[in-house]
This record gives sequence, C-alpha cells and structure tokens, in this order.
Amino acid sequence: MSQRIKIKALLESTTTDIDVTVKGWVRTFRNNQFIALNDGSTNNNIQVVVDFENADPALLKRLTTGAAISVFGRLVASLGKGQTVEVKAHTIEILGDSDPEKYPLQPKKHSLEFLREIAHLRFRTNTFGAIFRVRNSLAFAVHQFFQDKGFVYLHTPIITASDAEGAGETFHVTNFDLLNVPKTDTGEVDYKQDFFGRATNLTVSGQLEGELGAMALSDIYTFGPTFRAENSNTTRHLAEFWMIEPEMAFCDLVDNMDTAEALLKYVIAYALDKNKDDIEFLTQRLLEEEKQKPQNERSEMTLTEKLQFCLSNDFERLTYTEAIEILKESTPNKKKKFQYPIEGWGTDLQSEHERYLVEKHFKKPVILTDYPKEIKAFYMRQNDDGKTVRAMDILFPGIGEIVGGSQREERLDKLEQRMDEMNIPKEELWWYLDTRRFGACEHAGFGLGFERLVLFVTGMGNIRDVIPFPRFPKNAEF
RNA sequence: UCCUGAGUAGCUCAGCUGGUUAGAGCAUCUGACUGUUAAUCAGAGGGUCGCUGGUUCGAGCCCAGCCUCAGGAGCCA
Repeated sequence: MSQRIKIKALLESTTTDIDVTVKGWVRTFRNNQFIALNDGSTNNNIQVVVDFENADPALLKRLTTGAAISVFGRLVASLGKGQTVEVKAHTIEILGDSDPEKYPLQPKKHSLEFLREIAHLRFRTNTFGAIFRVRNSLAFAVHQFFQDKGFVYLHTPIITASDAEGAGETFHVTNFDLLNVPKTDTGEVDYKQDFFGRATNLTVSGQLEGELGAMALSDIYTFGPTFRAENSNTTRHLAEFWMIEPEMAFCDLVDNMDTAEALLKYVIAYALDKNKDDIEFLTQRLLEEEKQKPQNERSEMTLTEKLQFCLSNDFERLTYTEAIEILKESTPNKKKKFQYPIEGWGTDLQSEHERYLVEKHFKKPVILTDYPKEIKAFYMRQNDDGKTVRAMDILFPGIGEIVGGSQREERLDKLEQRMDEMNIPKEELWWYLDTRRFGACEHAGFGLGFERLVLFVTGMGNIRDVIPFPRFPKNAEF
C-alpha cells in the first residue's frame, strides 16, 4: 500500500499506471461510477472511477456528498474528457459518513450569505477553498517580503492599557465578575482591583509599540490581529481583523510609500504565481457574478487583468490639496452628482470622492499625501506649512483605503504640542515619548489591512468572506 | 448608528386587490440508465410563511413593535 498522495501532486504527476492512495471528501458521485474527490490541496478534483458492477451496493450508497474516503487504486490516463488523469479504484474505504439528508452543502450553487451561516463547512466549497489558499499565500508573502529586506517580525501586545491612539472604540479586557464590579468611594469602577490593576483593552493597533522596536532594531513589522468595537456594518469592516504594520527608522514618507507600494506588488505577484488555479477560478466566479449586473456596472477588466494591471503600473501619487483641486473641477462635482459636494480645503474625503479618483480619474491605485493635520492622528509629522502632516493613504479600486501611514513626528516639542491640542494624555504615553527624548530620529510606517488585501486579490465583495471566522456586530458564531 | 430592501420547503425564489387544500427549480429519497462532468429520465416525501401582538367573518398578504440578513452611508484598515 503506497503512501497517501495529495490531489495537487497527483494531478501534476507526469507518470501514470502507478498505484496510489488518495484521501479526501466527496464533492459529487455521478452515474454511480464517478467520484469527484477533493482534499483541499488544490481547487481541482481528482476523478475516482468505481467499478460499480462489482462493488458492494451498500458501499456505493455511502459515497455521498461530504463523506471522507480513502481510495487505493491505479492512476491512469482518463478515458473520458474533462480531465487528463483519473484513479481507477481498487478499494474504497469510508472514513467518515455524511448523511445526505442533513449535510447542508448540496452539489449545487449556494449564496455567499447562506455559506456565511455555515462558515464551519464553507471551506469545502470551491470558492472558499480558493480564497483561503490565496489568503495563506498572501500571508506567507508578507513575511517573505519583509524578511528578505532584513525586517524583524515584532510581536506587539494584544492586551494593552492605552487607547491613546484614538483609532476607535476598544473592547474592554477584564476579569471582574460583571454582576459584582468593585467600585471606588466615588462610585467609579475600581480598576485597581482588576487583573492588571488598571483598565485594559484589546489592541486597536500595534503601531506605538512598533515604533519602540524600530528605535533599536531599525526595521520591524507586526502582523497580528487587531480589534475595534465600532458598530460598523459594512462590506469593508470587521471587529477582529489582521493588520500588517511596518515601522522603519531613518526613513521618510517617500521611502514609506516606496515600501508600501513594493510590498503590495510583491504579494500580489506572489499569489498570481503560486495560486494560478485559484485566481483563475475566482476570476471566472467574478465573471459569472457580473453577468447578473447591468452592462454599465460591470468592470472593464477581469480579476486577473486587474491584478496584472496593478503590477505593471506605478501608483499615482499626489497631495491631498491636489486631489481636492481635481475633485473640485470634476464633472460629478460640477453637475452636483456627489452626495457630499467638495466644500473646499480641510474636510476629509468621502468614499465617493476616493472612488472617483481611483476608479474614474486615474483608473489605478492612488497614494494621497499631506493631509490637513486636523483630520489625522497626533503622531504624524507636521509640515512646515503649519497646516498639513506627512500622512499617506493608499486607495485601491473597489476597496478604498487599504493602507494608512505616515512619517512620524520625531521632534518632542512638536509632538507634545500636538498632543496637548488633541487632548491626548501625555503621562499615559510616557514610554512613547521617551523615544523622542533618547536618540530620536526620522522614522515612518504604515498599516495594511490584511483582509482588504485579500478582498482585492480574490475579487470578493464582502470582507466577511475572506476571513475564516468573521467577527462583526451581533455575530461571533464558531 | 442612519438610509433602503429582504425574511415563504434543505437551498434559490414565485405567491395578484386579504378568500378553499401555499407553488416551482435545484437538492434529498425510490426506481431506471451506466464514461459521467452541477449526468440524464420517471416518481415520491418535504412548510410554526422570522418572532410577538393587533385589525378582520377570514392574514403568507394589512398595521405596530422587535429580531436577523443584504446593499449603501458614517467610523476606519
């Protein structure tokens, strides 16, 4: 009996007429004779041919969709069309039955909404198999990109005491008995008695700690989960999501943009190369989906073309101020088609404005820089004009903001002044300010939303479909 | 959180102006067929019409509240 061989290797095999053992889950069993078997190693199935005339009818009955089986047989050139090789079964063993009356995944099309309700089983579909193999490749490529450049992978804490970054509502972490929370004399919650002796929460970003690392290791990156307790119900937000946050010493905003652009291109190219079949499948899936839409709403490029296009074109770089000028002069603004007309300089761009710039005006990824300081975080480096900061956002078609970053304010006086203006408690962040006291230097970094990246590369429309077990308001099943 | 739409069989949906026994396709089951590609053909089973209350002789359909889902917006990655 030969060792189990994965289906991906089997389908790539150049030699036939060898005995093999394959294990996997039955996708379909056609004609009492042909098993489409999948083991998740590839989007493609191996066809197992059963000699049904000599098979035990009781066994054939158990070859149902979803059943786990082990097949020992001979790999042969296929007699039928549609596949080059197939396995002529010698023996079939049922490893795990799957009751067809109860198994929710039927050999038919399912809606993504329905599959979301059975997220524990949706990995077994072509679409989700492809998505999570692509996700895996992207994660690996992120590490490879940074490791090749000598970055140190730094693990920043999941539980933190600071919410000072102001990146959003936090989830509280406590060990209190919620029915009997200790109070102080003045009736406040007495966090001194809690596990950490102070109020703590799940991290919303590893950036501040990342900066501490960069101030010694030069180049670091984090890649971990972050948590936001915002009541966001959109196709682009999750309460728990993964973020990549490099932080680089002796580095300005231009270096920062170059790194971000290079990273995005590297990981997309990696997935295109490593996951050809999956991306081809996802491309076809998207084409099918777009057939449901009216002609004018369909995208001009296929998924594969979009990814290729992204690789072969420089991202458009311009300042916030230049973007406002373009938007002010744009047709939709003049024709009052924007829900939020461009009032002038100083307000944040709305989704519709970002989408216009990326999808209509430049038709490629855009990097916007030098935003008004009022709409950005306290740690961003102030420009000499006194109005703007060295911020940069990368906007992607169909996704919106995929990267947000900045050169950091390394000048202690400027930083403290900005913290005062924005009511950021300096005492709480004494450790952060220490980096500006001892050997401060020019540095920069950014945050890349991993799920938004996966969204773009897979062509999916809802962020809840590109993370195995999505966390969002009113939902923490599985 | 706001706006819009939806919730009817395992899934995707139809169900007229409130009126008898709530329909279709797919899936499932039974039988036939046996080199099929989401196999095909014939037959069968399958329903708390999201929940609670109200209007009515009568509610899947009308009204109110709630829950959930989808799309868009805000917040952001």
